Amino acid sequence: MSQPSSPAPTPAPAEVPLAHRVPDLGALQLLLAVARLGSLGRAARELGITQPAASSRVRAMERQLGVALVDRSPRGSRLTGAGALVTDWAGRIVEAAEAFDAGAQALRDRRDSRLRVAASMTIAEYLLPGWLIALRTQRPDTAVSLLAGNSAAVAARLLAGEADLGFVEGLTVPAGLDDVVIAHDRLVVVTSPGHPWARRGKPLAAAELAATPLILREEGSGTRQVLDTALGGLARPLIELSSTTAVKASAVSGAGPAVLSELAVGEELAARRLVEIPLKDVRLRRALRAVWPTGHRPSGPGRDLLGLTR
Amino acid sequence: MSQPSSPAPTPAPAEVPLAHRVPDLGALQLLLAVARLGSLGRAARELGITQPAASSRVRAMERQLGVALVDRSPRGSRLTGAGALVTDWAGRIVEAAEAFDAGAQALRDRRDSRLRVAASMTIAEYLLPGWLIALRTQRPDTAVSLLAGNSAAVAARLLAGEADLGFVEGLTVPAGLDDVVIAHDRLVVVTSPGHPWARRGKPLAAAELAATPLILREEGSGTRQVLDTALGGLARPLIELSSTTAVKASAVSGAGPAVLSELAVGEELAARRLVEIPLKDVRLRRALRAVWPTGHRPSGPGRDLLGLTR
DNA sequence: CTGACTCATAAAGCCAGCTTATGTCCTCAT
DNA sequence: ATGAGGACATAAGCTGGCTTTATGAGTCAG
Repeated sequence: MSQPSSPAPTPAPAEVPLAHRVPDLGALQLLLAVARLGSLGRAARELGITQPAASSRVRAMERQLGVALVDRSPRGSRLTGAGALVTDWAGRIVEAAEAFDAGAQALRDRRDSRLRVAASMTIAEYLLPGWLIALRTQRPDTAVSLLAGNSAAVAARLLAGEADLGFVEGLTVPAGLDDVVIAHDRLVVVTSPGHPWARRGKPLAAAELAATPLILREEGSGTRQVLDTALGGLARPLIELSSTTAVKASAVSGAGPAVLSELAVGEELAARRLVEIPLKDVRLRRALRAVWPTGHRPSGPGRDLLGLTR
Repeated sequence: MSQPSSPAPTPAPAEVPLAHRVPDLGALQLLLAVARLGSLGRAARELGITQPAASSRVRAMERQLGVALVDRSPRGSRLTGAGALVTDWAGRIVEAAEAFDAGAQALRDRRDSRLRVAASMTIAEYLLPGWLIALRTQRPDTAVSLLAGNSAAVAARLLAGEADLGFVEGLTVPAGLDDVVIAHDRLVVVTSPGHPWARRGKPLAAAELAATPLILREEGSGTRQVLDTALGGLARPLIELSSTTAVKASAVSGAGPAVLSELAVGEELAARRLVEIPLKDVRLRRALRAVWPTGHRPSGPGRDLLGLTR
């Protein structure tokens, strides 16, 4: 609050860290299990903890959120109205955590992997984790290893026989590889709604974009290369950050215009936390491709994974 | 492990719970801060912990994931390649947690709220949290309270002066309210890829859908009403569950066909964890509307929120 | 009225993460 | 060259949260 010396009506927003206002993963999963099974005890058993632990954990969660989540009865437990809502929001967190886990598991360098994938950043960030989860439901035994790098690195791995299937996002396909286009991606210029660009009526010219310092991923990233090519020169960095999420956070906080894949900013655009700035004379579109050594179309688990990408 | 007596090659997938394989929110936020600030110490300061705590936490995370995440140097710390990937996956979790927090904060019944919103489930679940985050960046002082219910409940609150702005998803607008359409929503029939329906070539007839037991939200939900109306009778429940997420989980695990909002299943369809079954002679489309008492178009914070919805 | 199910409570133990207090290494400026 | 400052690592001690075990109490069916 901005009043000088009065007891703050809202007790200081970000004073308490997010991690203390949001229940931990275990608690959220427990809530989901209760919603699905209709009983604290059954949910506890599914998660491998005891019933009192589940009971106290749900109670702690209700205290933390200040909302009753489940209606307990001697015949079981059902979600309250607010509980159903909270459970669905919780589901989004758990889904993101499952994607994280699937990705992290593949990152661990496992020599016994049945399927070795090499992928560029955009694909590894936004598409691959979901595929890995799907693949696991189809073929639970398939251990997948993931290596992320630019197009050249992906091609080198494939040609050296160190990867079975690759995904690239470049404008061209490296020599010696067969490919199939699986999706398209577009880079977008975004600012916070407060930025001057957000209110200008006219589309932005490439020259103007090239002349303005931007929030960007570090040199060498795929995004950066596409941008440099399209602008016919090097984009000027205002800040260089080492992850897409960090770039987004800076843009949302109003630090300046950023250039990102549209896959990265869907939510933010929908909620108007970021605004897309239309461009006049550039198209920052690129194909996302699956690739493999010429003539060696993947079989086995690689074929299955390819099938998930269309 | 289902093999009788042989050492499991993969050390039992879900043996260790998800919560122990994914770092907690605090650790993930710390990683994001390191990515943004370029130093463990600065990141620690931002989160209000000491430098050794940050150091040990990142180290613990690297041990847990089995991957090096940051390159430490006497001049600061930068993410490794794998670290950038992990950081972005972490960002998705943190975003979901922020949405959860924004929603949960609004659910807490606060009488001093400057803006009282009443919304139907689909909107409260998928759209509102993002808007609340955006609203908070625009107007940090605005305390919002949320009440979720069906169209009739929303209308009642508005007409009783107990809510300032409503959102409904019905086919009709309750009497006494002005409205504006903010989006559209479509119910889709989905199954796991293994289900027989996933392989049939032809679209499904409404009669066939009506004759098949389905995984559904409980009676009284908006989804359920739309479905019953479209089928010209009551849909048969195979299982009734009290949250959308629980319905999704059941469908993914192959328990049967489910009917859900397309907003709920975007990720699952993209990764082919669920397959949409086309319908022949029904359209399960409905408008999402903002509503307010006739003649009393919201002003102040309500107007701002309305602006976020287009 | 007994057995099977639910959830709640109480007491005791363990583990994770924090802080404080150092130490080491590098870099830059004087 | 040398000292200051920043950045990360290590060690020791404390605290708090979550668990388990062991109960109690309410509801329903046979």
